[in-house]
Amino acid sequence: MSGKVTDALKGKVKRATLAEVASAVGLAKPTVSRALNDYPDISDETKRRVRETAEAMGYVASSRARQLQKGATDAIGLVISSASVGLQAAYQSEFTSALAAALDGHGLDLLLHSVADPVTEIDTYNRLFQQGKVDGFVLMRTRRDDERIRFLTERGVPFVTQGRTDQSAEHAWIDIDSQTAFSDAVGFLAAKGHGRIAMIAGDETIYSSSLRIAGYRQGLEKAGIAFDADLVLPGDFSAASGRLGLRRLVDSTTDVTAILCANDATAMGAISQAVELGIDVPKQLSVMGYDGVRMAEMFSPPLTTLSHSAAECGERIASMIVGLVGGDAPTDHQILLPAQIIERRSTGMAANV
Amino acid sequence: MSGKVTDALKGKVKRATLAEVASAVGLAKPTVSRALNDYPDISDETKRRVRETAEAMGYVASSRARQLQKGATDAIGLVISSASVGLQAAYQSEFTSALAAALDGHGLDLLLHSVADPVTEIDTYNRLFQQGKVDGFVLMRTRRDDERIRFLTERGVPFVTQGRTDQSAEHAWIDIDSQTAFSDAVGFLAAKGHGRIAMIAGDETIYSSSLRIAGYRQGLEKAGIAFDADLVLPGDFSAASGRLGLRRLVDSTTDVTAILCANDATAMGAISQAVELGIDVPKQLSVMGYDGVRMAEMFSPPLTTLSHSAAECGERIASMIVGLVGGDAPTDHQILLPAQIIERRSTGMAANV
DNA sequence: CTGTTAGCGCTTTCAC
DNA sequence: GTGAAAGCGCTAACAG
Repeated sequence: MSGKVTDALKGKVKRATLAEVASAVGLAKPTVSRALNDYPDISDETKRRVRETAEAMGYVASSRARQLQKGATDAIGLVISSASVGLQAAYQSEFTSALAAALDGHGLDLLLHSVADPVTEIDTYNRLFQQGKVDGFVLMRTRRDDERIRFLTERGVPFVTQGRTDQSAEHAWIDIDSQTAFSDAVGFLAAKGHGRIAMIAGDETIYSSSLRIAGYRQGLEKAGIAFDADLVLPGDFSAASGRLGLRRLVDSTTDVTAILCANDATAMGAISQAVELGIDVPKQLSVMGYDGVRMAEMFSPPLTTLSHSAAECGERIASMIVGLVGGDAPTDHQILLPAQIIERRSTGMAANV
Repeated sequence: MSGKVTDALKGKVKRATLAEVASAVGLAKPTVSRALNDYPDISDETKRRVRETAEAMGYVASSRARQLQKGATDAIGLVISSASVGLQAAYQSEFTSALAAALDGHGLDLLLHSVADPVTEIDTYNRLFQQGKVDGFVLMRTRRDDERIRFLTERGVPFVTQGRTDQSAEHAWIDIDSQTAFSDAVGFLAAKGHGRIAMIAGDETIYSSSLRIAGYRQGLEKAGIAFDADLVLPGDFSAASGRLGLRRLVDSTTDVTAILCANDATAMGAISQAVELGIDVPKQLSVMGYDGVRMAEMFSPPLTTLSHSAAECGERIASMIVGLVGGDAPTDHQILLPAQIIERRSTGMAANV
């Protein structure tokens, strides 16, 4: 366990400190500090000299010390639930990368935490913030009535949610207009002659799931198709739930010709199950997803989906959180982004039943 | 942009400090500190009292201050290249989550950084460490001759790589024995009567890609099958490269009946392309992947693959990095883990050609 | 323009 | 067992 310690490695690497640079240039610490931070009240000549020696000494300011002094961390926390890994993994991973990149652009770090037990989740948020490890949070997978939001709001902790909640009026959020998207999707399918359109829903506890269903109903209404509760199957954003949903649909001998899925993973699951049962997609059955993950394009058949940009979402969130940490009112940061239909080959004209 | 500032929110949340707790209990700061950290030289009675009031006051030690004092951050950095997002996204995301969870178990945070331009990559590692934001790193996707490794080693920065390199002898690493795995895979396919087995390789710059090819060759030799360079197609771990590879194979009218892919994404791409070309998998063509990503199970047909556990890998890395930061010699931490064949339905007996 | 003095919140000496 | 003093490396506030 302990191992022989190579002396060269054990000793922490010697990092130059402000004081050392200061004495090297023959100036006082604060002067050097201000020169390095480009304060206007330092002569250009001094700045140049200071920068040169600092550079030469390989000096990099300790963010630990700076943080302590400034009271900020320049890090944002993202807490993911390890329970959800692999389910909506594709989207989550695209989003996380985009977010990390975007935050980086604003000089912020992303602190990633994984929590196994949902019960300790709030605790994690609390600890992370109290310890001063992060200046704020980004929340994913918001629930209709989300405890985390109440908790953070009460304490005045800056945060942005990706997804609305019942308390949306009072916090900063960004969301995709999935309701409109699903309504449009139904219209899109109806225009292809589909009259019996099923939906495999997402995890009930996530608010967005209900919005997607609402959009589905709205789309049916617009298209003049009667809503049939039997055509809405439960799901949880996983591919497995897509497979299961499809089987149920087949078993129940409904004359469904198209299925709208809560996300791409579910759609891929549904398609793979359909194919295994000898159902041709899209000839006999059209399937549509949501999210527009990269993988969807490579699926067979390539998935028709409602796409929105994880990159843009990350970018926006980064700006929002910067604003919030800077003191903006949460209500100044609420954005609804559209999704757009990407037609590929998992959907087609309705088969004549 | 600026927004009206709600006063209640602008002011940073008041956090209790050590000094406050101390004066509340009527003891000195150091005493309270030691009590909270369970030092043996503090009376149980005092500890109890201190803990009670600290709890009551909602006191949580500022890790910023503690870090400054102790010289450590308790955070590990993971730098991902935004260029690779979506390619090997599935595995990367599973691994990242697993790592975050495992580090958490050791009281470490994961600092995720995304770098767009590979040129600035080294710079990012340097800055992160110099600034004192992380105590060490985990590196993914190691290259045969990896500049990052030379850089970090020279400076004595603790790090663990996921994957070997040419310099493996001198650094801490964990890796999957992909060579043996691919050799086994060839044996597995040969046993099913396949005599013409192709391979769609991974990104050449990644060391592991060459090991996978070496395993493939080794397997052929064991099975008594002649190696044919035309059957090794270039790829880059993406589904797209799987599609492309398959098309090339079909065009070149080789009589291939089985394809081994560098990873699951490539395999899924190859299968989807095959299906589109009217090739039945597995009846006419067997396809096998590597990694054992969750999604593979839900694919159609479910993917036969070489599986290894991202969770175990994360867990091991976490222990390793803890050891390294504690002063262990890097060479004490080198682990090779096996992969195992998971037979599903993308492979079958060779068709009679 | 630059230097001096303080202090962020904690932990580690070292006395008592 | 507990307290007093010092300092981690930086920046803000005030002098000069």
